Amino acid sequence: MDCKKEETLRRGPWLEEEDERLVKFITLLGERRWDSLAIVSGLKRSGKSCRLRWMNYLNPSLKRGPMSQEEDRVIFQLHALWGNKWSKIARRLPGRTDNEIKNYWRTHSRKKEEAQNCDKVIEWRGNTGEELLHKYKETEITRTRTTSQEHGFDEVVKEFNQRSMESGKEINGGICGRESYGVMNSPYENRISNWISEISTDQSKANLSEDHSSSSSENNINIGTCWFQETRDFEEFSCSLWS
DNA sequence: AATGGCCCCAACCGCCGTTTC
DNA sequence: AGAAACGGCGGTTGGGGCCAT
Repeated sequence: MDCKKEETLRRGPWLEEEDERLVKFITLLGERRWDSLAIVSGLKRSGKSCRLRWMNYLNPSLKRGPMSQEEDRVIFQLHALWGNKWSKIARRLPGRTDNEIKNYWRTHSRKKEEAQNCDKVIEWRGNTGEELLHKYKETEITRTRTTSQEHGFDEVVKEFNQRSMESGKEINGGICGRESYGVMNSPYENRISNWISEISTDQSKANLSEDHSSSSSENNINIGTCWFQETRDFEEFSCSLWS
């Protein structure tokens, strides 16, 4: 049974049409009950996969483009504070996902580590064994102090917000507009954005034309008709899902 | 132009806590 | 109360793209 189900599930990179379909159904049904949403949408993907695709890529509130210096600093400081708590760190960086931060940290920590090691080699060259041991201990003590005590989270946030204010970036209620970072949208992102706005417009039209005496027939909803033809009693089905 | 190595990141996996029935 | 479903999280992997040779 499960094997048969798994056989039919698609894996690997998402196609543009899959993205489009997913965005449409999330706009209609909301970000919940991912397994059901995956079935209703007709996507041959697991609910988990749908959720991940939305959370890490399609969600319009996501920021694109390279990490800013402020973000970089916050990531490293919070990581020193909390360790690999990527989702926790991500909550402090609006528009960034845990996956993105995790990948970023992995890449850049290696580079920073290498750079630091290089510095140490240069600095320690010419010392005796005793001196090296002493220096190492000193370094470790300083590192522990600066990361865990002096850079508590409140300080980090305060500094981050202050710098953001200075640079004219608005961080209000945890949402930063991508335009505030001067990041241009890719054509694909624009398309996703267009899908969402198209659906929203269509949905409000549909709501207006809908008879409130619950005689809502399929014809009253003219959203993405090509998809609904596949699940003819979609509305009834979706209502039963969320009720 | 071909190729090998490296980097980056999207996607998957497995585990675990929470919610629902 | 307990089983099943769901959702979240951190770790890992695979493939595409870039660059040096």
